[in-house]
Amino acid sequence: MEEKPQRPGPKRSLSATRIVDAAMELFDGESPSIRGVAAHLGVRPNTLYTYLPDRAALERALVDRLLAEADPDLLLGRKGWRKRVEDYACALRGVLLGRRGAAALLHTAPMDGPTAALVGERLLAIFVAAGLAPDDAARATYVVIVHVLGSATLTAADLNGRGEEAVVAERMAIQMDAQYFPLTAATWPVVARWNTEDQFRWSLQVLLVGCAGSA
Amino acid sequence: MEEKPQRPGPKRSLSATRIVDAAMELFDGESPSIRGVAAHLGVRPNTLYTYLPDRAALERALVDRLLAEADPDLLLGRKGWRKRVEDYACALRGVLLGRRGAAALLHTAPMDGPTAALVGERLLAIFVAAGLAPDDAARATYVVIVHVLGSATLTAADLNGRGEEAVVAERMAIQMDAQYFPLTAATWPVVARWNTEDQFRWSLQVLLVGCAGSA
DNA sequence: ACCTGAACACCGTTCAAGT
DNA sequence: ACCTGAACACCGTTCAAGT
Repeated sequence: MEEKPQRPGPKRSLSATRIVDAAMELFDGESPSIRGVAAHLGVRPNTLYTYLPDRAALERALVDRLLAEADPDLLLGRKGWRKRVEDYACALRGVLLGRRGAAALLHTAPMDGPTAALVGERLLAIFVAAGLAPDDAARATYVVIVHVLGSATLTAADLNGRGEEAVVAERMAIQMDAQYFPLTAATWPVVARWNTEDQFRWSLQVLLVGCAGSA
Repeated sequence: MEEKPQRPGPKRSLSATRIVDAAMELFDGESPSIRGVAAHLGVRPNTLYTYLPDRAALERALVDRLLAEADPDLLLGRKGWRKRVEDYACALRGVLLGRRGAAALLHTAPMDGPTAALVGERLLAIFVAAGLAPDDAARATYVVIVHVLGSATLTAADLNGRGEEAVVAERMAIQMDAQYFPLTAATWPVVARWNTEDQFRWSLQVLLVGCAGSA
């Protein structure tokens, strides 16, 4: 587990990048703690303050890593524009659900990193190419971002580390009172699947159609 | 600040309700802590465990209170269906932005309380009355919920206790590099207003149109 | 320049004890 | 039945000190 140090130097050679690397492996439901990351690196907690001003800085770096890991290049290429948005959105959803606590992190701090800017610009370009006026493209971009992050966070809270089908099964077992909640009871097979990937894709289609209709 | 005790009895007469009451006044950026609520009630932290199993239970109770405070009756009445959805959505947004840390809380635990069920049922009824098939109404309901919670949480993180216009002004001062991010730079007056109520209303309209189009 | 020891002011939670 | 004291295992962060 220990890398061979490249140069003799001090015991370990730390850096902000290596700290964020370590933190990326420590999602377990909470976002990685300063003390947890330090322990993982075999170092005292306060050591990290040589490289990071505070915990918020660590979290902002993690947000950017997560956005990048979903591969913003999926927004490029010559597939249809809806398909490209859907591909990146699903990839990001996958990344956020794959690391417990990651989704909540995206809602914690403003996304002002370089990858966020890149993703925003590419979504804008897609909507402009699709025929939206630039200002409407900007608004549409926000709608997509909100939906992806919002649904990923709700879904992550619901999954809580379990598999999608386990959660659906659990929800299907719930009996809604058909007297007080007739429609909820009647549509329960759909409601029980709210936090699934097919609902996610359905929502995205609706969003994109709605946005395109504003052209 | 101290209420006169109604009956002599013990020093204070606590209850889950009174604990949640107290917690509702303690939103300050984090969701209220067990220790903070106990201090506010003039009691030791572990006292609360007589009434609540754990912190998660406190948070679930708070979620339900917040949903109720936005007044689900706004979803009833004889206004147009889009208007009713928009009214409740804006009211909920207001409640969540009015208490710092409230928005993030809604994303923390699954919303399984009575008010959540009531809001869900009424949204379903609205979409069915608007002509959607029940299953599509269920999916549309989820789209609306995700959007309201998602945008409120992003906005709350951005506001961080400040006023809407202060944030817009701050963002307007940012200079995006027009070479790398031409569309972002060109639409900055809109992007800077992403977390405002007018963007919120625009998004909702797009959503509802998209959902209605799926009828 | 880089890391640590010790401390401070916090958390949620448990358990045995008091009244 | 209701509340507390004391403790446990955690947090983020600061600051003076060591190498």
